[in-house]
Amino acid sequence: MEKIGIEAIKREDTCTCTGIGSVELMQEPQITEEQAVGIAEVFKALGDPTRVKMIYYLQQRELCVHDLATLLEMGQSAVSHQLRYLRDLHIVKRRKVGKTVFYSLDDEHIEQIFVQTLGHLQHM
Amino acid sequence: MEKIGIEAIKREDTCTCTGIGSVELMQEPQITEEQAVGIAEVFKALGDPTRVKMIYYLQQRELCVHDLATLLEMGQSAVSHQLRYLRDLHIVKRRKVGKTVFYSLDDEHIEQIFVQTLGHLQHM
DNA sequence: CTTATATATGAGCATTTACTCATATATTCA
DNA sequence: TGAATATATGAGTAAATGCTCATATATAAG
Repeated sequence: MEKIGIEAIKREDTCTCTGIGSVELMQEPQITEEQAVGIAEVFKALGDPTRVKMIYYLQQRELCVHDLATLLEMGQSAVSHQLRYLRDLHIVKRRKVGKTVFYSLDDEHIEQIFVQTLGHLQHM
Repeated sequence: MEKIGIEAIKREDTCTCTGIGSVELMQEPQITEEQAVGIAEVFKALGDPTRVKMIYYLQQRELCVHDLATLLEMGQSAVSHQLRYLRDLHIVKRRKVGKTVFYSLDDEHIEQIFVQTLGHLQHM
C-alpha cells in the first residue's frame, strides 16, 4: 500500500505550483490513514443501492429478513449477507423472536447521517 | 438486475412474520431503484480512503494535482484518475492556471455531508 | 521549433464486491 | 422424533474498483 517511488522523489524537486509552497502551508491537523479508512468504511457501507434501500426501510420500522427480501425483491441469502455486513459495522442490530429475526438500525449517528444526506440530495 | 424467481414466489406464500403483515403496512413513500442508485453513488464517492483524504484537504484549500499527490503520497496518475472520478460527479471542480490545474470542492451539499459526518464520527 | 513540465487518459491487473447456489443451523409444530 | 420454516453461511463467480505503467495533451521557456 505504501509506495516510495521515483515519482515521489521527482515530485519534490520540481513543481511549486503557486510558488507559495501551498503544501507547506497546510498546517491544519492532517488526516491519518486510519481515520481516512474509518470514515471511508462508513460511507462505503451506505454506498450501495441495496444497502441504501435496506437502511431506508429500517429507518421507518423494524423488519424481518423475509419482509426485507420481499420489499427489496431479492433472494433471502443476498439480504442475509448484506445484513451481516451492516451488523458487523454496528449499523443494524438483531432481535430474535422464535424462528424470525427482526432487524433495526443500531446507530443513531449513522441514521442521522443518512437522513441528513437524503435531505441534502433533495435540494440538488 | 430485476429477478423474478422461485424464491420470490415461495416467499409470498409462507411467512407473515409478526402476522400483522408488516410489509403491507409499509405505506410511506417507497424508494425507487433510481433514487437508491443516486444516493448510493454519492456515498460511494466518499467511501474510499484516498477520496476521503482528497476531500478533507480540498475542504481546507484549493490544491493542484501535484500538491495533492505529495500530500497523499501517491502517484500523479492515481490522483488524476480519482479527481476525474470526483469531477464527473460534480464533487470537485477545476481551475487552470498555465500548466497547473487547481482543484476545489464544487458542491456545498457534499461538503456539508462530509463535514457533518466527520462530526458524527468523532462522537462514536 | 524543441525541450521540459503538469496533467490526463487508456490498458492491464490484482483485489474487492455483491450476488447465486447449496447447505447448515435453529426453532416450531405435528 | 421428524418435517417444515426462517435465517445464516461458505464457496464460487462476474463485475466493479483502484491502482500502475506507458503515453498523450497542453502550456511555458529556451
